[in-house]
Amino acid sequence: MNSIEKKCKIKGVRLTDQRRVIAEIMSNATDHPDVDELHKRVNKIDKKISIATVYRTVKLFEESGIVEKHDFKGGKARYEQSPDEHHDHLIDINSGKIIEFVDKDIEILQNKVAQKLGYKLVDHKLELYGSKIKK
Amino acid sequence: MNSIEKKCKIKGVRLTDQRRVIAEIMSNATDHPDVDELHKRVNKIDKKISIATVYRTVKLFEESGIVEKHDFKGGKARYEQSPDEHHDHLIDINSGKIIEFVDKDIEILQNKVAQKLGYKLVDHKLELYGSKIKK
DNA sequence: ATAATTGCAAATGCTTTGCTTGTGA
DNA sequence: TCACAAGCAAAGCATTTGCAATTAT
Repeated sequence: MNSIEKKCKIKGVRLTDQRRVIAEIMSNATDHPDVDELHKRVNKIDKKISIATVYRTVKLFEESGIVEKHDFKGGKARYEQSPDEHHDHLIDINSGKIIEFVDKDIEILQNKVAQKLGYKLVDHKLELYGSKIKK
Repeated sequence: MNSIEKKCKIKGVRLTDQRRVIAEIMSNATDHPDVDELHKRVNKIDKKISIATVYRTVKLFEESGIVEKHDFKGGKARYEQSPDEHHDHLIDINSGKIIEFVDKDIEILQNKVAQKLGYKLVDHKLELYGSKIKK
């Protein structure tokens, strides 16, 4: 059983054949696919799963905290399994490649800024856009 | 003449009656209105300006670097006049209120992160979502 | 059994665009 | 003058939803 399926069990999310396939694909993904891409991958296992179901499932997983949705530049939402440890993203503006990174110092500063403004930080989005430095 | 009109002159962006009205509204806005909201405000001055023109103008201004587009949570793009000094945003998750802030230390760290990953930082997006701390 | 889920197609909401008429420099 | 802009309605895209049929527990 894949990791997302396990989380579904824990969270009490009902599993269906379709959801199991989507969970499998997303558990194994090492990138940040959009719904179209997920649908394509899912269809390699089961041709009958509709894109509406992928949309519904991905939303369900997100609302259950099982996957994370990202709205990077480009219009379509992209998904990844919720990581154990939070990370942010650097997007290569030339290739579109996404690199994950963690920076505790930035996180600390974000909290400080929020606090200074009289707010409790609930969530944040940090995206860096860059171009590769050639050596 | 309002500040956006001035920038248009400098950048060689042709001015029309409609663009002048939109420039006026955006120059005076202290918030981050979406296209619908801009259209409403614009229509108070000139009822005949279509929403298509607002979309086209806002896009033109953005491409000219005169205004900035933000894709905060909520689906619709929101705009503000490009500030002299860059700032990021904290969004009150309860009221939707947007607070602007500047944090040079975070900016420095962002550059460092990018550099460490072999990238030159070209752009970034930092949004904090928080709830007000009651005293 | 029966409440939830699926597939399909139609509907949605934001944004863009083709086309004809109008207009700024 | 004449390339460019505006208005309108239609088209586009990503995403959501109503409904009838199917399925999980």
